[in-house]
Amino acid sequence: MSKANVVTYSIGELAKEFDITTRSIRFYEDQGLILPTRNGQTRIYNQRDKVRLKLILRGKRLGFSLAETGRLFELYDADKSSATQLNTIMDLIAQKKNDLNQQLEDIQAVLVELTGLEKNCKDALITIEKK
Amino acid sequence: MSKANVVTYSIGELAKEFDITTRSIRFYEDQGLILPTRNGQTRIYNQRDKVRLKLILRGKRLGFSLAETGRLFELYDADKSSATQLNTIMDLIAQKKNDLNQQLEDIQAVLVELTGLEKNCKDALITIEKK
DNA sequence: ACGAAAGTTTACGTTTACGTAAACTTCATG
DNA sequence: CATGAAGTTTACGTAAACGTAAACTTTCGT
Repeated sequence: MSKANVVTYSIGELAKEFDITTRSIRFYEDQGLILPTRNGQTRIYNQRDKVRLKLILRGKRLGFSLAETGRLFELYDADKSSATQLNTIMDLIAQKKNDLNQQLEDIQAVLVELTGLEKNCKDALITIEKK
Repeated sequence: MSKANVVTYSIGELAKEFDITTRSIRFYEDQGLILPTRNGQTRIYNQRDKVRLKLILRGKRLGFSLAETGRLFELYDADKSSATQLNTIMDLIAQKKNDLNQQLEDIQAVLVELTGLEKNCKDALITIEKK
């Protein structure tokens, strides 16, 4: 009785929870990012599918394309028995980490600028109100 | 003679420097993000235009749409004489900062995961090589 | 049992951010 | 002065990520 009482979700539940449309969820499946099982026609999502959805949405917030996110999934699922495979994977990871560090810098730069502009506005507001 | 010797660029120069096509640069102008002056037909870009281009590309790396980047430009250029205007701007800035902080978190999370996966691979590689 | 709600497939429409091509004009230069 | 490089406009094409709609089937609450 180890697999008893497995948590599952309907497409509607997930759509509501993540505030996306069912259309999107089916589309992600179409692109091979999620692989729900079926109960007849109806899609059934498990915990893993839900986590993947979460990751997909996080990827989107970071500007990843679905294909990119898919490639990340492949990295996780990849066969870790071949040394050359492992090296390829590690190269890809290093590349991704580079990109992300660049993004970190970019974001921090924009944050600094926005904070500057914010202060700028604050000062202007104070000056106006003094009159 | 204060404006003598102003630095300018041709569309080709900028394209080469930023490694984008001239098509893209013209498109950004079409969307109102850059406003080069003209020498007859020919576009002439100054320092400000170049900075904007840089900002556009940074925005793209962050997943900003051109429209979004355009709105940020407007914030910078906006009239800072009206108090209500200033408050509106500051709200927008606060919103953007929120988004960016969310992105920061997202990136850091992914970086942590990738680093974990990386270690994972490293270990697997060592295990393989031991044999 | 039956109507509303939720799910399914199929397919065409839409937006964003350019690519690509055609058909000129302008300018430097061998 | 012709020719090739760089620039210009206009316009149609394209990929990604869904939206929207039609036309059905399945499921659930009363």
